[in-house]
Amino acid sequence: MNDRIIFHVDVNSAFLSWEAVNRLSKGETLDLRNVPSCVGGDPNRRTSIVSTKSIPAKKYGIVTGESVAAALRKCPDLIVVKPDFQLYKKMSYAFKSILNEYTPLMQSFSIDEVFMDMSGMQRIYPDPIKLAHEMKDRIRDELGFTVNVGVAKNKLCAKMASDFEKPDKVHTLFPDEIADKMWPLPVGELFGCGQSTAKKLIDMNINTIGELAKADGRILYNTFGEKAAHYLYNAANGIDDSLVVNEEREAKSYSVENTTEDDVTDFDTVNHLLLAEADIVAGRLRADEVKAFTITVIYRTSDMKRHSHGRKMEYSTDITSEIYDMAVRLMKEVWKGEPIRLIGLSASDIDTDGFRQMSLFGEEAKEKQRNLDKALDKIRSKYGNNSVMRAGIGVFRADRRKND
DNA sequence: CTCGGCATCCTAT
DNA sequence: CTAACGATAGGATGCCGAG
Repeated sequence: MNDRIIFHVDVNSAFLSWEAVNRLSKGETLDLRNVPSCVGGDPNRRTSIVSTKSIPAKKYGIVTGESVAAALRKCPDLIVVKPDFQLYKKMSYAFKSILNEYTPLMQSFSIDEVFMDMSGMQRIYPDPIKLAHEMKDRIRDELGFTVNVGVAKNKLCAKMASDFEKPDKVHTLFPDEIADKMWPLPVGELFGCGQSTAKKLIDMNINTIGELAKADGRILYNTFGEKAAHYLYNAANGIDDSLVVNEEREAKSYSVENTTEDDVTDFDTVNHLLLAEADIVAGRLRADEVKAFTITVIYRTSDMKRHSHGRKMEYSTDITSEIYDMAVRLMKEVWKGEPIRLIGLSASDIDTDGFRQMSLFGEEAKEKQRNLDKALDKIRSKYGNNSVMRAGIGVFRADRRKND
């Protein structure tokens, strides 16, 4: 356990790098990485945000997560490209395939991040650091984008190390380097220490990871509770026993949210959105051959507060109309018509057995299809064919920059 | 007292 | 004019009521 060697590989500015590579391969001469640019939502939508930015864009003070409109104010020449998840999936697969040649024990942590367990490979690869360089150079030369590699004895330290100086770098974070390389960092840089925890720690005059590593355990316990206190203390000391696991876990929930361009106050619009969302969620349940017992509606009022209301049903379902009906009922129970800017729908309490059981009843499948068709017809007749398409384009962050 | 259900909070990409 | 800004998911926690 103590002799493990773990790599964490992280694509530098993933979405933007991938867009740049794709455009160059199509004969474009402009490399998006060399000009102010970003991947973001539709600039005409007030709600779209910057997902990934180029280094020149960063020099204008553009930060990940800010609105595209604000970014354009800072830099009117900013090139904003829409996310293309099909492309990202291909790029992700390509770089993970290369890494997979070096070890079978790999864990996809996200679309652009991978943990690799390189323990016990000294015979094949005597020098892990040299190997890390080789992998990163291969990806750069064969695929055209750069990655950072963190090399350490556990996942946490490997992850922290890959976040050090970028791009195109290999960093180590071995036990004897923790004090020098990790302890001087602000607490908020520690993986698992988000905004809320960081604020509380700073209020306690714990400002760096090193100070957290030496903090009084009882005080941490009182503020954060057992689990979090334990995690924070261990993490700050570079202790992490979690394993690199390559099985894909089954999803525990399926959810969709839509932020609306304008605040919504009427049930018609809400119902329309809920129906589209129910169809998406139900479709994903069916695609995975599972059903859900619990349906929850989520809405965000114009003061940015999130509210939720859910209920566990007697039976699990994957039928659009059933999910829709429950969602409408739930919404009616809590929403009094205050202006809302987001409406979401979540299916949880997943029943992996329900689908199999269903095949025992011959009628069930037909009934399901009928209900589904009914629901689809309902939208199409009322709002036109396009209304069944996904509303809005989701943009999630490929990179996390807490500190810029 | 414990457990299930529910709402909210926190963190991550 | 105090904050501003998305989508999706997992885990923790606190409360409440039932057994």
